[in-house]
Amino acid sequence: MRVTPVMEKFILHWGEMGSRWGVNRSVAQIHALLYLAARPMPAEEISEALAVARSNVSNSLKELQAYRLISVTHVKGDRRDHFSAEADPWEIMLRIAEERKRREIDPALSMLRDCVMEAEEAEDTDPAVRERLTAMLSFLDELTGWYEQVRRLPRATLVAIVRLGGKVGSLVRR
Amino acid sequence: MRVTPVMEKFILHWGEMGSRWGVNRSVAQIHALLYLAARPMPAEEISEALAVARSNVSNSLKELQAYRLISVTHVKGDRRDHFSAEADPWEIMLRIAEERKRREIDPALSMLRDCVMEAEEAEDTDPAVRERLTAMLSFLDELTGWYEQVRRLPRATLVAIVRLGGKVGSLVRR
DNA sequence: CTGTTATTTCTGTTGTTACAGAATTTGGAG
DNA sequence: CTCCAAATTCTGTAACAACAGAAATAACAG
Repeated sequence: MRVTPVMEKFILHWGEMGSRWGVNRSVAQIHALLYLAARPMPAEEISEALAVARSNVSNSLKELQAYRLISVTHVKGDRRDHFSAEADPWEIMLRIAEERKRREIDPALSMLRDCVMEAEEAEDTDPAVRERLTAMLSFLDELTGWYEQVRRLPRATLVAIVRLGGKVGSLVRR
Repeated sequence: MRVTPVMEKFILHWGEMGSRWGVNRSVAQIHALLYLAARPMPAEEISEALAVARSNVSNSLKELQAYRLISVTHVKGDRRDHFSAEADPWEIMLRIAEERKRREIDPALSMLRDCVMEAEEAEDTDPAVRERLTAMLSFLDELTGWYEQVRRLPRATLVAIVRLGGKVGSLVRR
């Protein structure tokens, strides 16, 4: 796969973004490459295209599979695994959201529940502390509840909502 | 400020979360402390409470101010700056979103626009590449457009929408 | 079973970022 | 202007994560 200057620009920036969002650079770069390539690529080829170690590619591919952003395919008469990326940006976003929720929001919620409980038990707890812990818990609870429902809506509905923009406001107010 | 075990638990976890989201640990910890404390604290006291270097606190406070998550107040007869955190979780989330959009999404959008332009000019560009770049650009464009409108809705409307959950789907379909 | 190629795991190195402590600057009081 | 406390900036260090390359394992053909 020949990496053209435009592709390189996109791949490098995507990698940069990744590291600002807590995903490591190689993972994000490989994702970008596969997204653009739009055809299954074997690990070796990815390694060459981006000039990163083969082992690094292997680990990164595993991470991308954990996010369900890429899938493995096979080519007849070729023993190698070929990897291709999810093409739909909506799907990409939702899958990332799903995995991050699982890894970060869920643990945060359970931590908050613990904190609120412990704060109620410990009588010397400052009421302000208790109140703020509870406020944060309710907020996150509410938000994840919303997310759980919205993510299941059909794609077309999701698109329609986004297209509506701020006008949902007036709809809701009725 | 006495940091009780519950507070410590919250602060440490918040710091941990921060680092997974591309915010450094001290910044997130200080934010957590100020959020819980619910009263203005001078930098020195923060430094003691969390056992981090005074200089570190200074830098972190600046970062938190950039996010507009904390504000400076003054106490009569006290030269020191006192810092207090935004209390409303909604506001906290929106301000973080705002700043991250500015720092990361906006540059990504402008990069994508460049890429799409360049891809159109360069005739040897693979059509698949061109198509995927465009798809990603449209998606992000649409999403930020939606965000720009939604963030301006009155808080009550926002809360109402979240409470509705998946039911917005049926509203929209009409 | 054996040899070959693909893939993963392991290990040491490198590079980056967070951070403490020192040095400097700011700013207000007297 | 001088002094002193507060705040910031600077600099070297330490901790950590990313990564390359080597070693090991797995998958398969013949």
